[in-house]
Amino acid sequence: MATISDVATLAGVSTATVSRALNGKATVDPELSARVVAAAEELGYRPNGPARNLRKQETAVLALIISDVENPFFTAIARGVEDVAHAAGYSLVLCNSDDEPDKEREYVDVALQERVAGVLLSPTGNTDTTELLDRNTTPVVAVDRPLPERTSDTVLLDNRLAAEEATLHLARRGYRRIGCLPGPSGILTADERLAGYRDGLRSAELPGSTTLVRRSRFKAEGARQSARSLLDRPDPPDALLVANNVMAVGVLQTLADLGLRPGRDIGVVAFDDAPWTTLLDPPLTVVAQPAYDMGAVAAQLLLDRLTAPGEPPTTQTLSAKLVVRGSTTR
Amino acid sequence: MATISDVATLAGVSTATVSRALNGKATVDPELSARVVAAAEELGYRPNGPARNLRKQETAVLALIISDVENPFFTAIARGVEDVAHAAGYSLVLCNSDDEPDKEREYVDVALQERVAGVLLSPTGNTDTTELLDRNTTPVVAVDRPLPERTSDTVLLDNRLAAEEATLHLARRGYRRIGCLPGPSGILTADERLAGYRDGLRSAELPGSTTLVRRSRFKAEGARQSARSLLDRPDPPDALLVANNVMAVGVLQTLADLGLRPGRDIGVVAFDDAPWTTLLDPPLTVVAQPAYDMGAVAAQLLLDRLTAPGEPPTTQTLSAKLVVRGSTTR
DNA sequence: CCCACTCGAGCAATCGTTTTCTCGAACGCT
DNA sequence: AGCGTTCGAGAAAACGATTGCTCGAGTGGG
Repeated sequence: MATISDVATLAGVSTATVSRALNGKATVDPELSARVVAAAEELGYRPNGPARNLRKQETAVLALIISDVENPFFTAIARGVEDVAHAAGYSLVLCNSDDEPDKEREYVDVALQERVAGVLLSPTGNTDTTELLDRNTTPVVAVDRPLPERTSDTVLLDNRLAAEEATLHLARRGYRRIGCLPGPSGILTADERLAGYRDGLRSAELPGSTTLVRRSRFKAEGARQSARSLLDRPDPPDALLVANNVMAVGVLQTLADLGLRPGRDIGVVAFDDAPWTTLLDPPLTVVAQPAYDMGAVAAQLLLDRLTAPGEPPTTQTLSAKLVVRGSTTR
Repeated sequence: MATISDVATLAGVSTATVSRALNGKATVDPELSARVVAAAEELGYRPNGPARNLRKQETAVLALIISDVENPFFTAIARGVEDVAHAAGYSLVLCNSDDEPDKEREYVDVALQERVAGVLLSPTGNTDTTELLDRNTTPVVAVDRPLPERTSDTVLLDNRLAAEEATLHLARRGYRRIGCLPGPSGILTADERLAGYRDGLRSAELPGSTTLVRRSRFKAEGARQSARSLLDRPDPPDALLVANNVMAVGVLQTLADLGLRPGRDIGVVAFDDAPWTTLLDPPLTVVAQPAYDMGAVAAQLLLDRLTAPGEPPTTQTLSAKLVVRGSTTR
């Protein structure tokens, strides 16, 4: 592959002039500049990124580390991040941690090594990762979940309030034994949703008990098992609050298996407004998270930090919106 | 951030020794090696990726450029690619082209500049892109769609056969006026699905006509309009073959709006076995593409090419599976 | 006892850019 | 005409790693 000196030779100038001409930097004689451009074109010259990055000590790349590429919530975040990053001239590297702390750590490590300009992270809570980030000056923005020590910019959703609203909504619709599948313990979003659920029960003056709560990973399979175990009880719940759309698939499959119709037989609210939720009969009542906006805001926060380091970290908390549909109507 | 010479100074050795010790290369005195490791640990040293890449003239990064991160089909491909790449010690960069030729070209450009080890691409058909790739020696694997000139390794699906089978299935179930929403013209997968649809009509001895075909982008909105325009005809179709799961959402919404029940009122087959397709009532008959496998195979092909360049390019064609469910049962 | 060989570690070159510094020429002003 | 200033382009020094080459010390054999 052609290098800058090949171009320089062909154009009959020095490499410095090539660099300046191609980057439109200082004033270069138009004629020379034209020769350089022609030579670069002829050779199909692409600047060597690593060399440039090494010299400039900076890259125009952001890394986004999310826990599940197959979850529409996270891909929507990714899209929000990408649109903002792209508009600012940054490329986006998307990494999939699968919610595995080791994989997360590994990807953070790669990102730091490659000297990306900044990292957007939806943390698993791995302390190794935070330690790694603490030792470095690369700017980080936490999305959806905070870093254990709140030292970075953070974009969150008010999960607790959202869960409370959803629970209250179920109570107002007359459901009395409301169950909850909040996701794995230790993950803040899950814990907050559980807390909000309890708030909701309290506000509705319903008895709070732990027997109607089942924790599992944020996966369909875990949700299937949880739902099954709740519904097999002698006193099964008459409504379910489900913590994300992937789990919702598992829950709804289980309900279908058991012949339970959402709404009439059992109230269902799930987090995330996936496109297919309106296709169900009855359509699914959801807590719509502004995922795209979360990504866009996070990216903007990161870009701001790149241009103005040293500012104190901020936390932005966005709100979810309850979208009432048929699955909470008897 | 600490450099290799900081480590060398602290350990009291040369940078060469540090490099060798940390990379486990030549035989290094165990005691020195221990000192180096300790020094590196103490300083939190991470090798500078750009510098290393520049010197080694290679990176352990693959780029995957897909046209829609929000389409489960592509994210499943991404997961397949990632699993294989990760196991081989490569990181994966995911880029989203949105099916926009310019964005695709731009991302290919970035990938080439950053000197990634290889590129996996689901091409939009942009000739600029192919020209760019032709001028370079970076290995490329095309996934889902071929590059215009079949010079690269390629992983495809037998779209034509799959579409024919789906069409035949509809015909056997007694649907007589089968419509088709194959996606945009110019994209090979779309064109092949259309061809397969026509094959199917022919095999079923049904009249082929262009009046029951509507082309649109691979988006829900386009599909909504197409479906509406077909169904508003005086002689509407009694079945629809839809080219992907995103479009299927649009079609199913339109059917619901019009009060048409899949299966009974109108047969529906869609490409892609998204998780939610079983939740519908009736559940959706789909053409299940082995997306994960396509990704895994593509990644393997790319890795093979990296280790053994010069082999003639191969094309692997995988098969889809028709999964019959309620939406094609009257 | 000396020579040759091995082994391990450092020196220095190298990768391909960007950017500072230097220098020569040209121009304008007094 | 001479001097100072400006302007543009080249020479060369980084950036931080890897690696071929060199060299010194130690060892074993003749």
